[in-house]
Amino acid sequence: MSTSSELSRILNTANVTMYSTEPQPNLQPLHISMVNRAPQLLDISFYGTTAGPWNHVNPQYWTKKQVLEWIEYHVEESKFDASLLNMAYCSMDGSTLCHMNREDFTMAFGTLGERLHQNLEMLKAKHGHHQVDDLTDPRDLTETYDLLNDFLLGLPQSPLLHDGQFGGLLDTVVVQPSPPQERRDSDSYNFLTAYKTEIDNGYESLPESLQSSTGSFLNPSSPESNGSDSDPEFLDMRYPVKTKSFEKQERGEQKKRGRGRPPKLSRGSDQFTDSKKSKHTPRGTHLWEFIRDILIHPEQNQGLMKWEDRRDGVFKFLKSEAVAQLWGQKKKNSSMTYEKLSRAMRYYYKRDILERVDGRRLVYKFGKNSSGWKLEELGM
DNA sequence: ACGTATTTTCCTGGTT
DNA sequence: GAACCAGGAAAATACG
Repeated sequence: MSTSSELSRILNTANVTMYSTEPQPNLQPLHISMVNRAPQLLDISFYGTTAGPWNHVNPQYWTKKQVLEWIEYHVEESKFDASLLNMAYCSMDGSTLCHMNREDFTMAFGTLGERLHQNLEMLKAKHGHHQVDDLTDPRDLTETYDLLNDFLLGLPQSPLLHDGQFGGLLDTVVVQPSPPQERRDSDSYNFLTAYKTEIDNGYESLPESLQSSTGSFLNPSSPESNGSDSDPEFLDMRYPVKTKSFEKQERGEQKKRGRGRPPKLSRGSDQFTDSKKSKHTPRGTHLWEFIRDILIHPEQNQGLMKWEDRRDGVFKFLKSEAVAQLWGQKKKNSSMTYEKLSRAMRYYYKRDILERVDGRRLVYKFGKNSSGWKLEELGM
């Protein structure tokens, strides 16, 4: 009990610190509650004494969470006194970590530094440590990875989690009908507000018409279709912060929109988005890269997509609408659908970023102008 | 300010 | 009939 719980406490604190660095006063309770909701992900007990998923990922691509898990693992293994850890050094991502030399490690982690350094070097070698510059911006990769992580963390606790069963988790997930444009200005966590397990909300009996053809992931209705009612109660009991953006929703009025992307809503209306935006999206966050990043994190994508032919770059959408929602979240566009996402995918054929795969639904193939997905490129 | 690249949105029509 | 697929058209947005 002692070491593990102490560690969990410390690392939990680190998590809270880590995710509340953004000036988002209204959102802080949300972040904290998220961490509290799924602490198992960071608990030693969750992984036992074996290495976590980070073990299978090139350290260069580790998220902050994975770095933390990695440190946690070594603290436990070496019976290092966790209270000596300087948490300031526990919130870097893999890319930053990989730029540290031996001295940096000793400075940052004291006597644990040597061990961490050695292990990291070993892992780098194991994963054929590439200069990521020849792939894409690692920040995008970790960003997508984080998105997937948040996707999981955002799921309310369910017995499945306690059983340590991640597989099939998404099968219990419900997407609420797509909200109207007003939500465009909401923060990046709005995706999470759209999810809830059946177990949690008793939504087992939603109309079958909403079922995706490929699984039990429920479709959000398209913006035009005015799908079945969302339940405002369930939306907000967990994320009260979101209430504002949702309460304005008036279903029922179905006005036709013009072609093209709708104009952005009032610039100054959302300080959070704006401040975030000012950094502006780094290059490389293209759709195909986003898709690729989901695919190369199979341990994290939880059945959203899968490789049909890993070597040839043939892949398939398993939860098409879920991926679209995730893409929408990334682009701060809550009305993204697979229909629209797939249109963008089809534009890639012309540019040889994707190749056509005839006759197979939801199946695509990376083309010669895509990169970063091949095993060799990933040092595997 | 303008042009380009990359979506996003909408739509019609075809296929599974 | 629902879910996809194909692409044209037009508009939005980021970026140089």
